[in-house]
Parts: sequence; structure tokens; C-alpha cells
Amino acid sequence: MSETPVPNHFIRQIVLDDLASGKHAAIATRFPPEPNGYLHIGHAKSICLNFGMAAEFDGRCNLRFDDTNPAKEDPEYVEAIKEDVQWLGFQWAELRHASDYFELIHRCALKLIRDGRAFVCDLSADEVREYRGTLTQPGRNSPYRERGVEENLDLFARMKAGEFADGSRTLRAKIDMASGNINLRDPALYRIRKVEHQNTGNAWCIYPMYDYAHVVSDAVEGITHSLCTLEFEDHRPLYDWCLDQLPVWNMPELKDELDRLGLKPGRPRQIEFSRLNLDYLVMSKRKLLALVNDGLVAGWDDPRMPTLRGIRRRGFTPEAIRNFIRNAGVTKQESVLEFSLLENEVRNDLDARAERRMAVVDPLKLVITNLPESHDETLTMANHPKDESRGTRAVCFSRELWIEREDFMEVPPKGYHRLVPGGEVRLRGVGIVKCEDVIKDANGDVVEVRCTLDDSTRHGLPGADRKVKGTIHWVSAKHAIAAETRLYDRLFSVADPDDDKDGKTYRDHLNPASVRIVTAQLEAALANVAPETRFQFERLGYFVADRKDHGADRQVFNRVCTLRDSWAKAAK
RNA sequence: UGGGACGUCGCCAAGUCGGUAAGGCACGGGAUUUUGAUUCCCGCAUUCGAAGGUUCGAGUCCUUCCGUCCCAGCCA
Repeated sequence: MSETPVPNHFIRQIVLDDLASGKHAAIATRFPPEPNGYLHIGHAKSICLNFGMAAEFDGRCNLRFDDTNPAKEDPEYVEAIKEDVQWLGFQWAELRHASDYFELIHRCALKLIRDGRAFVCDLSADEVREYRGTLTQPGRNSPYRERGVEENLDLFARMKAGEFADGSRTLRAKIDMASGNINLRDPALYRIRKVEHQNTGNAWCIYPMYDYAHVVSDAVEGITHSLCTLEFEDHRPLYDWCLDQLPVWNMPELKDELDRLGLKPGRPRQIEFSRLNLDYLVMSKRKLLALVNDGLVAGWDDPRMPTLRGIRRRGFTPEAIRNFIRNAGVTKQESVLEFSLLENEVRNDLDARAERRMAVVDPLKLVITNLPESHDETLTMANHPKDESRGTRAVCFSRELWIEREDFMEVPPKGYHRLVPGGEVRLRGVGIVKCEDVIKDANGDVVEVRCTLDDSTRHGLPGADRKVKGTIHWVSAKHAIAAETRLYDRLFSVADPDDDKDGKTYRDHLNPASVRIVTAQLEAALANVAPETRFQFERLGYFVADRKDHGADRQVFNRVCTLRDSWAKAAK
């Protein structure tokens, strides 16, 4: 119902056209992370796009780990990635690894050599760089470029057998050293790395490069639409070159292996879209890693981190993230989205789903002097103002309450609607109270406000219709539960922390107030809730019971985000 | 004097075969409200990076120019 019509975008249009023309009977996509780090909100766009397109058109989407560089990858990440993808709400058709295809990829390399399209090159990395030329000058052919097929086959076999040292030789494609596109200047296909692989162990000591392995992986899996980000646009000619040289859907020498893996190959098309960027955040793996390693945040799942784990712990919902990404659209335009858009979707989602509770984050004592010491009353309050089916809860009310310190001011600014000396305010769900007295400590700080409750305005009575400017929330002091409450704010104080033109780095822009830990007073109904349960603490914001630290012995709530606050905005 | 891409409101983003600028967020104003929340109204680009040109008519076609991003890993 809240779903607006799905906005069309150029990739959906391509899929629509391909289906309409009969080019494909069904589509297949894949989400191909390298297991060398945690997923972040930027990845969520690719996940939603790939899984989303497949779901929308009854196709399939694989989760494929692009694990072609064993030096960087770790199985710890593959589990985390699987969990994050599922949390976001998606399920893969097949779970694969590029390394599942090492045999196929190797056979393809053999064909390239036999066809005179690849050669073993003895140049060192430095020499390759010299021969490559520059952006404006063409490169030169490697002196090993014209080796015969038999020699190449022999050398490549010996590379595979481990006869040569790391870095001493590569298998290179033979394309065009003069191409304006540097990716076409005889790119490396295989390098020697005598490193144990997280999935294949010590079976291989030569590993295929991304460009080569990725296209073969796409093709053997029968991926129809290979969606990736803009920086791979330059790689597409190489992607297509590989497909031209290696029609894996028609290579008899691949058949047994394809059958063994249950693969049905096809010719994929690579399509690039712009990545998701958000203001007030850094997204690079390097910087996120540094934040963790240097103790600037509490870990990969710190609620201030843009990792999916962090965002989850913060209390954002998968639905909100999906809506956010859907609304952002898919284009080839580089853009930076406002973080507030995401926050908006979170508020939208939580407003509808989160039950209301009362909690006081910065307590000030309020005593209702015309109530007896022993007064003990149980009120019934709605769990949700717009959804009766959410039921009601019991709320304890007594003579001494906690109210929010900022809801009382001795000298209020113009437009202040809350409690002031001699003024009236409504206690949510109770009635109208009038401030008769203010008690201060030796420093002159207010420690208690004393009020009288107007009995004719009690909730449910006709007198309750009497208008007062403000309504404030409260918690019965003697029934309150103290709980650790973490008030989060943005991690960075500037919109573009990556901008270092002024000589400052992202570290200089860390928001010193990105988290404030306080002891809040909660209403009793908040006792013993399950971790990850979300509530709106009325007038304060949305809060979630911490996924990790919250339990029966220690109650811990994280502020997901505040409510919109037009008063705070006006007061500025 | 390399190659590739992108430039429509503050941020995103629709704009079929050229026919006279959707929507969301933000922002401003108002109504409702026992959350200064939610909800609901109203307003918000004579203009599409710029300049020429073609045309009865151009964001959409042509030309030139300007700006931004990506590429010289045996990383992905």
C-alpha cells in the first residue's frame, strides 16, 4: 500500500527488451563480492539490483565469491557476507565461488594459447609496466610475445606445476599494445602465487586475474546480465574479447566439467551503473578498516559504521534500506545521496511498525504535590497511535516522575511549549499539570519541579479536552528501569569526509559527539524485550535493543534515529 | 595531440518517433494532533552545462566549447 509504483530504470528497460525480443527466456544475474571485507551500504545497491531484477522477472541470481586472489581473502568474510545478504532479505539460487571454476578457466587458457591468443611472458612486473606505455603513449610488444604455441603450452604447464617463482612469469592475452584502452595492452591472465587458497587449498599455484576469471565465471554460469559499477566500463572491451575468443557454450573440451558442476553456459552482457555514495560517510574498505584497527569505532558492527552489520546493529531495517535504494534509482550518473534520505526511510518504516513507549534520557524529578505519597495507579496506553490492533499496555503512574530535563525551563525562549514556572503542560496520558515550585541545589541547578495535577483534565474525562501548548513524556520514578542508552549521531561532521583538498583527512572530521552513552529511565513495559526489538520512545526517537549487549542482566538500547523535530530546527 | 563515461531544481531522478519540464527528499506556508511525531493541503526549474545551428516547434537532432569522473595492479 505504501509502495509507490516501481520506478523504471535503464537496466530494467534492457531486461524488459531482452525478454520481449526473446533474446532470453529468463534472466540470470549474480552478486560477486570478493571475500576480503565486510559488506557496506554501497554494496546493498548491487545486491538489491541483482537479486531484485532476478526476483522481479522470475530469473535467478547467484551469490558468487570472486576469490581469485588468495593472498587477500579469508573464509571469515564469506560467512559474514552470506549472513548480510540474507538479512537484507535475499536468497541466492546457487552459492558459487570463482574458484569452483578454476579447472574450466584453465582449460579456456589452453584454448587461448592454442589459438595464438595468449602467451607466456617472462617480463618482471616492473618491465611490464615499462612496456605498457602511458595514458598518452602506446606500449611496446613484449619480447616474448611471439613464442610458439608449443613453447607457450610447455611453459604454462610448468607454471602450473610450480617450477617457477612467484612473479617470474605470467600468461598474457595477445591483444594490442597500442590500444588507447590500457586494459587491452596484452593484459595478464594468470600469475604465479604459491599461496594456499581459502577454498581450493594447495591445488593451484597459478591464479587467474579478475578480468579473465570473472567473464568466464559469468559465461559458464549462464549469467545473462552482468551488472557492475562504472569503473569497469573500460574493461568491457576485454570482457567482450574474452567472450569472442571463448565461446564456452560451444567448447567440447569443457563439457564434462560443465556437466560435473551442473552448469549451463551462455553469453553474458556486461552493463555498468554508478555506485551508491552517501554524504557524511566514508565507504572505502581501507578507511573503514583503519577506523576499526585504530579503535576509532568499536568494530565492524559499530552502530556508526556504514557496514551492513553496523547499520543492522544501529537498528535500521532491511525494508528501509531496500526502499531507500529503490527510490534512489539506477543510472550511470555519479551521485552522492543525502544520508537523510536513508534516515527518512527508516522513520517511515519504523513509524508504521514500532510500538510506542516512554523513556527519559536526561531525567529531572517532577513531584505531583497534590497526590499522596502512596499513590500508585496503572494507566492503559495505546501501543500505536494509528493502529489499534497493536493493543495497549499498562503504564505505572505515581507521585514522583522523571521528565526530560529539556522539557522544563526557567527562562524559556519564545515559542517554548513545555513546562515553565507557573505554566501548564500535559503529561502524556495523564492530564494537565501546573508548575508551582522549583527546587535548586547549592549550585543553583534545578533538581526538582513541583506541580499540581488538575484532576478535571485526567485522560478520558471531558476536561481533558482543554488545550495546553505542550505534551511531555514521563516515567514513574519508582517503577522505572535504568538502562544503558547509546545516543548515536553521524560519525563525521562534514558532508564529504574524503575531501582532503584543505589538507585535512577524514580523521580530522570525526564527529566527537557521534555517540553519547547515558543511563535512561524506562517505563516498566520495556523490561526483558528481545534483542533487536525496535520501539519509538515517544518524542525522542526510535530505539533498538542492542543485538549484542542487550540481555536480562544488562539492558542496552541504541538510538536508531531521532524523530523529526521542527522545534529544534526553529530554535536554531 | 590517449581511451572511456557523465552533465535536467539544494540532493536524487523521470522525460517514447523533436510538440512545449513527472515524482521523491529538502525547503517555505497552512490545517489536524494528548508525540513541536505522524497525516493532510498549498508553494517550490519560462528552464534542461554553455554557445551556435536545423526546425513552425529541441532537454530531446547537428556543431563547437566548458566542467566532472574513471583507466598506466602480476588488486577486484
